[in-house]
Amino acid sequence: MMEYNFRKIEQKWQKYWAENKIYKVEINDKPKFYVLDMFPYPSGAGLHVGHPLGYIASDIFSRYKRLCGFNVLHPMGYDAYGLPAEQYAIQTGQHPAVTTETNIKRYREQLDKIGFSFDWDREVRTCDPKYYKWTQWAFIQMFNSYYCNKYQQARPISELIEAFALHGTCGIDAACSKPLQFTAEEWNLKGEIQRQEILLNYRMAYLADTVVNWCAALGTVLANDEVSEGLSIRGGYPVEQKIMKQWCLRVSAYAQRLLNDLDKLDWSESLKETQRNWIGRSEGAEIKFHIESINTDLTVFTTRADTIFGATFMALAPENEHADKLTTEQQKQEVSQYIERTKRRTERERIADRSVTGAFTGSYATNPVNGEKIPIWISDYVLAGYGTGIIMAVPAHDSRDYAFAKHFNLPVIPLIEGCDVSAESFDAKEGIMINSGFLNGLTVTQAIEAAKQYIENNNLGKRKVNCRLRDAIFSRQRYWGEPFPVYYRQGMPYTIDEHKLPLELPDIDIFLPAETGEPPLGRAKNWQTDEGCPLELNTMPGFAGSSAYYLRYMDPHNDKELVSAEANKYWRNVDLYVGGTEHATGHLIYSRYWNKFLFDLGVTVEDEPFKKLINQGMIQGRSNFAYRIKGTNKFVSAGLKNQYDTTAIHVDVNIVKNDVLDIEKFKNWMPDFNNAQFILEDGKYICGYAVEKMSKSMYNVVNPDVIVESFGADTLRMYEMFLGPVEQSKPWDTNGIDGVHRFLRRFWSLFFDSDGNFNVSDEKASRQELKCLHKTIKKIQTDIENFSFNTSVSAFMICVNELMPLKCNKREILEPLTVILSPFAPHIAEEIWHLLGNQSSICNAAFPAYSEELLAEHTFEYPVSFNGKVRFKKELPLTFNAKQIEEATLADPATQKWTEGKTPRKIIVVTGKIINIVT
RNA sequence: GCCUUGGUGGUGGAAUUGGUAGACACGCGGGACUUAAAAUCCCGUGGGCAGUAAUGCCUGUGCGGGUUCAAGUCCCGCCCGAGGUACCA
Repeated sequence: MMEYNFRKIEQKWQKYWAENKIYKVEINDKPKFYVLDMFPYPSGAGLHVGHPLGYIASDIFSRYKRLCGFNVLHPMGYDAYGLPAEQYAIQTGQHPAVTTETNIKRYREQLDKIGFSFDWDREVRTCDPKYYKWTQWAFIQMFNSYYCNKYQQARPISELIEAFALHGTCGIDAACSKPLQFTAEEWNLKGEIQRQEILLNYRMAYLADTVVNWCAALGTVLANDEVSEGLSIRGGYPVEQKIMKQWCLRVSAYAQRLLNDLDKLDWSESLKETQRNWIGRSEGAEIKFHIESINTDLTVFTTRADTIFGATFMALAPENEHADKLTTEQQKQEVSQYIERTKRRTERERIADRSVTGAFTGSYATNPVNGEKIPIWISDYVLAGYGTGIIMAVPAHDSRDYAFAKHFNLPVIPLIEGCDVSAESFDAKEGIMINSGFLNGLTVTQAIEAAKQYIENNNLGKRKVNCRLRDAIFSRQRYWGEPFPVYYRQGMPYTIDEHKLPLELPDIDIFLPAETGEPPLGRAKNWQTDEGCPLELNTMPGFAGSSAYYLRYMDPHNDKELVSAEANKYWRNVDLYVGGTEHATGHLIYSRYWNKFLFDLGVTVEDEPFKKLINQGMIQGRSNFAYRIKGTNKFVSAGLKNQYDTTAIHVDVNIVKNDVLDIEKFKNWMPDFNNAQFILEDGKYICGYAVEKMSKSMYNVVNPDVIVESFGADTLRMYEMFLGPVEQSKPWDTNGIDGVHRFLRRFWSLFFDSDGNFNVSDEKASRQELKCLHKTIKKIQTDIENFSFNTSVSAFMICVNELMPLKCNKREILEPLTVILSPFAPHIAEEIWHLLGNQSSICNAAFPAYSEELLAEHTFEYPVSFNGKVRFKKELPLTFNAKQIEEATLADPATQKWTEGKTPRKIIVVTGKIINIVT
């Protein structure tokens, strides 16, 4: 019997694929299909067995689509800029470019062993100047654009300049940082610097003083999605709020479109919901409250305009610019102390300690609907960055206002009939209004509308939609990132000439910030334009390079354009995107924004980048434990550990099989255990286990290379799919892998006779064999399309289990079977495909069609007995539904016999058994 | 708190979307081959009861109700887990 020599087979075909560029794609007249994986950041640790999960799934899908006649674009590249390489550089002095290169090489080796169908000629690296030229180019386009709210579109800033010269801000409805008003005369009188300053207020990419998340440990600012609960996502260092001059992208201008277009995407509901929450649209109103003492209006934002009669105080964020002038002489000390105190607190402390604090300014505001005077307070529960940074507080119907009012003894006025506010606020938006003047008697929903109407009619404010989504902070005080194509003249930023791109990242040898406190680029020599203007010292953040990489794959070698119109028109956008859910509020928002911006410019033909998205689950580690009896070097098997006082010790999972410890290997594993003793059960040492994160320190890392070495890439691929649904997170457990490996060996053996000769006959297949094949084709096809790969693998196993006893070696059956297996196990399929006498690669084969007729066909014998349940003499069809049976049985008068005089209305039959007869 | 998901044997997981619950695989038990082991192959395997037996019966998808000839699946009310998110006014 010829052995299934997977090592030889896999090496052979991987070489063949690479040498003949089998997976190279070009534009042709076939329909296109674009399958994309989120490209990896090549970390120093290499790939563990969890990383390729998504790549395997997308590879199966790509190969399948190719068999179905699509021209499939399936590229891969590297997200090569990033913090870890730079941190490593700071510690070792090793240039990040060097470590990145090494890591990429290692990644590539590991990936190549798994047999992917990537077109490596299209590889991109974000740190490659030929690539980041287009990241910089896009930035320049953003700098030179503004967002027109009227057309809901980005437009050239030159339009705005023209308009200013003709009409000033009159008639302009543009997204901006701060509303401005000036006339054409005023504009025309302004100097260059003033004009540039004004334009920054409108540019899509702009420089501004903003409150940023400053991470001192990393020495850089972070975007909102890079921070969680006051700590940096990378490293978990504390983050504080600070005002700094930073480059920002006006992502918020696109909030509404980003929200609306979610509806047309084929993404999971939970992911769309996460994005909706992140965008955080809320409809409400801005209402002006007059402050007599300083003769100004303060504007608050509220979604509950209906509760305005219950506003018993007003509160400002401590950072609010009006805080100072509102504070009376007597209150000055208290207020400034309070503001100082909140300033010192980090974001994290604020989250940890939510006790009610605040200070009274001494001033009063006038409630515009009833003329009441209400005190103005300052409190850190009001956020500077949301709404106007000022709220009208309605303690009766907002729990935070309620807590504040109770603490400082401020009045609580209930506004909804029958609600009890003695112990807590009534936050629900239901009930009938009371104590509310003209709103009395209305329901809350009606009152919200009526109040907004009233406010607008009386010029007390206006309707307003607010979003939580803020502009993206785009500067990083780091070295290992894209340089900004920006220089400064008289302190104002200008972009360099597009034709001079890329602006290459200069070499430096120390990667710490410069002594002057400037970012690392401050150390670069001659970091200036030819005219001697200083260049920007910040670099771009990680998401810059990953925001449009899917476009670059369409036309990766084009040095004239990001992507040619021809390539873009053909490939359009990504049909299937596979990646982790951790990018929900980062990359997946920025990419959508970036794409929409390029769409507005006419660079892309589709306004959404990723049509369908699959989030693959994480593969966790499955750790094993040995139990050492305290104070000894004696280990007790898991089943007996309760009889002793033990400590659990992580054991390397690679020396454990089916939770049975290999004692010899264990003794050699670490010097400490050389003379360890063991208390066994049934002659074995059984380990305990737990599901944890896959990490070196838990000794539960399984390396794909090791699996490929001992079982082969095809087994690895199929086993990863067999483990469970792709979307689901699950622990890796090497134990079950034998089953899949056994399947491949059985499949292999179908093609060989007992003497080990390749033996496939051209005989006609039997009906049974054909049924088995067609059933499998149908199942595999629907499963792949539903991304249900675990059940696909089962279907193959069932098929082989059925064919084995029949000793089926017929080409008519086995050849199509090989084709449908090829997306899953491409190496073995390719080998057999060639053994069958085919010349070109199996990926050029066609996915076989199944015959619905063959599967639907069924023959009946009438029941032999009936007493509640009926059995049929003969085997019934493989699949049919109740409806088919109902029709079939009723069509024959013989069926009426068994119901003793009554005519059956409905006969329900399930896979050969009558379940019920309704008369 | 809110949003999104899940809850099925010893384990990973199936179930044509309302139709024999537990496919397939692991593990376990038994057997064949072998001097032996590995590999391979065959049989059994949710729980319980009855029977020499083929087999039959009861019970069973987190808990409690409901709709239906029929519920893991639909409806109402709970419990638990996972993920996201939050002084967002």
